[in-house]
Amino acid sequence: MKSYHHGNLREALIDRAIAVIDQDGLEGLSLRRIAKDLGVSHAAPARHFKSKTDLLAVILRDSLQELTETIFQAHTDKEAHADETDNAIVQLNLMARRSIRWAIQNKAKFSVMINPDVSRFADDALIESMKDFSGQLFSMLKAAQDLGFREEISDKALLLYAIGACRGVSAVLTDNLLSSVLRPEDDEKIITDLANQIVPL
Amino acid sequence: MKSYHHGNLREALIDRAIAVIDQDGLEGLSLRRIAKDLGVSHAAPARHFKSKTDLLAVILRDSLQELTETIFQAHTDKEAHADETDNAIVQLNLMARRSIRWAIQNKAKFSVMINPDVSRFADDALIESMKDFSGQLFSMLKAAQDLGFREEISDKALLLYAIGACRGVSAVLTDNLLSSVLRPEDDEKIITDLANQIVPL
DNA sequence: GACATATGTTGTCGCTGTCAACATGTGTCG
DNA sequence: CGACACATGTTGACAGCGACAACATATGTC
Repeated sequence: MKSYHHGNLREALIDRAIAVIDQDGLEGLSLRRIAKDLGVSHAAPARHFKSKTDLLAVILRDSLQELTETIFQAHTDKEAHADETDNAIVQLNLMARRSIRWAIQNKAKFSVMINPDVSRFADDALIESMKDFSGQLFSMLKAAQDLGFREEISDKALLLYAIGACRGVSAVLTDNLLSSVLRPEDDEKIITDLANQIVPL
Repeated sequence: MKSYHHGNLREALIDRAIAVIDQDGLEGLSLRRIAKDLGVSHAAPARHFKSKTDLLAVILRDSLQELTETIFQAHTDKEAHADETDNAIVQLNLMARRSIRWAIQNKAKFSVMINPDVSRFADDALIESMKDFSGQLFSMLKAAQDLGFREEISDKALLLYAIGACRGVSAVLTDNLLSSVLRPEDDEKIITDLANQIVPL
């Protein structure tokens, strides 16, 4: 017999929502559907998310956090094994690769992050998270500029370019319409090529 | 007294849909709402679009067509006034600028174009349009590569980069969350700066 | 003028998000 | 230990939605 309380409904709802989005897109997601999937009543999600928009905002926030950690992960990972003295430009190149790879491997989360209907209702906490992310990247970009990386452009414009280029390239690689026309054969190869265009070594 | 037939309902529905999306986003769009706005019954749109998805697919197709014409417009426009012998690289730079400017000035259409829930159901006609667009851009890119533009990358990867970078940069400039953190002061200035990063002169 | 077709209307269905009212479990303090 | 506050889940209701079927009216063609 099942207990009256689920025990971990909030996390379960988030996980299930991401799974549904992965399979059927944002349009295919409904609170009632994931509630039924988890065996709870249709109004149970309301105890954890005050609206569907709120659930998506939480997923966006979590995803942004996860992406931030992925991009700025410690240099001890395998990819940056060789050289502890990697300069800012090399690090930026690795960051670009990690971000694109993360988007490809987390299509659902990425699609939530870039969906205007989600970010449209961004609350203060979300904006703060975005500021943190931008701030960290900004520091790295300025360090790289000191080493000659894209010196000719203002630092603010460079931040826009870096975020935009990685985001757009990831979007093209995960978009159904575009990839039905331009299907790359080898993901890791194209990730490297594209990252090298964004952050030339 | 109003006539029984609207006379131009199909176009009116498209225009109204774009206006609603501009104001309230894709989430705020419903067939019943725009039908009511236009003073017709809730089922009238079904005579012109077999589903909501179909309406959005039409808007996507129209927008792609409009963007294509905007980007590949005749060289006789003011922007390219000076030099009829502009080479492929200069033309690409202008094209990048036009695409970003178009996205900023047509936020609703752009948001439909990049929405995965719309392109997910792309039909053959749409894929064909995308192939045309990609083909034209591909030719231009190869001509530019012959002149030394980003020679080191494969032409297919370059096409991905070009589309991705312009798309992403435009998305960042039109996204609510991002632009609440990074608000550029002068649109035309930032467009030029970003285009120059994507297609250096 | 008759008839086919295009276009718009009305009614209905199941699904959705949201809310209110209620039920049950959990933890805390006497 | 027991009473009570609170967190969490249920049931029922409502309006809005996309979609479909049946019907009504306008338009064009012979």
